[in-house]
Amino acid sequence: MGLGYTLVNQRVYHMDILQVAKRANVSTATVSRVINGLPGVREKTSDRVRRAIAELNYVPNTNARSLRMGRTRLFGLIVSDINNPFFPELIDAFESLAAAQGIEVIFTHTNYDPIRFHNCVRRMIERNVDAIAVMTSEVEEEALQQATTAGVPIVLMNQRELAGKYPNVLVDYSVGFREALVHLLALGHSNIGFIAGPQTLDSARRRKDAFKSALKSHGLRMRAEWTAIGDMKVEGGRAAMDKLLSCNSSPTAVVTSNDLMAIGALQAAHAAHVSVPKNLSIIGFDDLPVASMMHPALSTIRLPRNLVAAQAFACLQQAILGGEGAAVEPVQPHLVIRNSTAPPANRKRR
Amino acid sequence: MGLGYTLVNQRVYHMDILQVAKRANVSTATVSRVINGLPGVREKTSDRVRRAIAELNYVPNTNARSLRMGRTRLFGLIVSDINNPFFPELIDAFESLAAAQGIEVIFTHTNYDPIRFHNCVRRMIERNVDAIAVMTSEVEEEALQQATTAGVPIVLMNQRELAGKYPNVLVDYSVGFREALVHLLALGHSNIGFIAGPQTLDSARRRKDAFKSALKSHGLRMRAEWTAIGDMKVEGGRAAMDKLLSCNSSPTAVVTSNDLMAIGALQAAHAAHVSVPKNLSIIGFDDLPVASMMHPALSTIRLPRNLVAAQAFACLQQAILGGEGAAVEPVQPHLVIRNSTAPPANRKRR
DNA sequence: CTGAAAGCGCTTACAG
DNA sequence: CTGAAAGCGCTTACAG
Repeated sequence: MGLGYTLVNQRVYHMDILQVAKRANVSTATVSRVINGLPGVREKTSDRVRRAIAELNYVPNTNARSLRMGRTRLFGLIVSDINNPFFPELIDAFESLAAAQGIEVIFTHTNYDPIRFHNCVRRMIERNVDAIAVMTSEVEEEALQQATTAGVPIVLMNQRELAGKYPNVLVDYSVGFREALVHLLALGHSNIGFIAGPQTLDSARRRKDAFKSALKSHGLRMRAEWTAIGDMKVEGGRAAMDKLLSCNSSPTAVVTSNDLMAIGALQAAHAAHVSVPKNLSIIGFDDLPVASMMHPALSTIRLPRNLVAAQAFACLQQAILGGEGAAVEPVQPHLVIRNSTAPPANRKRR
Repeated sequence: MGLGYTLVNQRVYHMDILQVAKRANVSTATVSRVINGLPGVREKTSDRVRRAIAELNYVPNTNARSLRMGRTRLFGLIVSDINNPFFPELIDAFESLAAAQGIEVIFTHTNYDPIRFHNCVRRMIERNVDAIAVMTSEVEEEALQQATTAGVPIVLMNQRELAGKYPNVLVDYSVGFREALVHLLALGHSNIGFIAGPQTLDSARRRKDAFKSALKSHGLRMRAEWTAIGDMKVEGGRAAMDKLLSCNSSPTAVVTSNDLMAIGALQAAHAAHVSVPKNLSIIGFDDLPVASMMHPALSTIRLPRNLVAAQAFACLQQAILGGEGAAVEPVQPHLVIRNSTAPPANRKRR
């Protein structure tokens, strides 16, 4: 026996709600009611419909439904870079929340490219998503405006400058960096360095400010020779740490703006035969999955990405129901202590 | 001035192809032709239409188009676990290829759960995806059958047993493991261990077989005391390495079935004060992004996930056009040499 | 409790 | 080169 169809793209058999209706001897309206669990269908009738659906292996056509209802149950999720290990956990959490509500997620990434960002937003509008979560580090306001014009609710991540205009899952850095400082002080460190990110980036600036405030509240201050700037990647962390190590009285502990730079710092220490944590303590930020795989396992300030996802999702849900986007609680990172921090060695102290 | 709308969910203004047609003084058919770049529209007319589109900020409704055309330009992508660092690069590559063709990707993950797998497939069928890439380690044949019944082309990853029934991006492990062995032999190793994955997993079994064949082709054989089995995660790699280290004549080099276990092996070596690569060489498999972050940077057999994605995507494209799924070239991993391999130390050799 | 019919916003033969 | 009209597969007032 052959396959029964040789013509390409030819629909041999077409299953739709009408076929089901015929088989169950009812109208399409009734089939629709049964599918959607609407009340007011006699038990016996709905049984018959369900049987017909099962026998015919019928699956509703979501396009038709969406067209009719004006809602797609589709959310857009835009991230900057899926290869950045910051994002998978966020995507995971968001997708799981959506799936639990029967909502599908269209996923795109901008690769930090403003043009791609515009495209992403436009593609999502064309697909009639019900809402968009923009979980990128940078944002194009014009593109957001497009979504708003099209009536698509949006939520942003940590875009302080736009907090007035768009709902926004903000991160409150103060507690996390304070915890990191307290931990180091308790261990006996007083020479504490900081590896910052590019100060053109709002989030990098805010992390540095948070650490500065923490120092200040303990009567300490940031010292230029113990501060370095990196590119938020491994390589930049390594270079920054090299700089701090070459200082004539180098710090005994270093806090970094993210884990990738902490990993770079770790590599620089290894290369310079500075033992971590014996001769140098390091604290990262983010708590990427890699953090616990490093040797030594990295102490770090955990930014709870599942919470970010949950806030974003809840915010969008409410925007769809209630019109205006809801206010959202800022997310608070906390210190996770592992093995990259220890009391300072008894050596060259000032 | 107020916002102009206070009623929730009330469409103040509805933009569709008819509005554009009116504004440009043409029929909807002509607007459609212009949008889709169809020939046979006078320059002057299409200019007018384009202007109207721009002025009205019109965006076509993809649901309506899909319903009419019977194609959604939507692909499904199912992976097992986005938190597994194996996947981001694969997802990235797949999504980029799709975006270049104006195809959107709906993304779901099964979390290794057969029930969720069924759900994922069903959700994609309901969304009328044009094709599905099933990039999971395990697969439910019944669910695949559903897709086939619904006329949705599918491609699988490395499911050798189903290679006859479904198009399949296979991995040919032989070359990679042979390269790893040759590298270690050239360094002077002869006591070479292997950390395998659970032998219930087809891919784990095949990796072990590939290494065994490599040994055999060099007149060597696998020795039980130098072979351990782990769970494909960091923890399992650590336990397996502990076992190998406690052997009375432990191997001077170890090849593992994946990078996560190699990282575990590295941790075990650190804990036992065995220096890598000085006293122990380690080679992983996969080349995850973490591999190069480790200290020492991990030598590993790279499985090119961008190629897997490309093959899968091409296969689906062809299935949509040409009916039957196309044959696909197996993907070949290759050795990447970093710093976790070195000549064996001059000590207890047999 | 059930059905006939309109309409969601497109595309595409068909006619001119 | 352009338009009138049918139809994709649903849902939902409306009527009975």
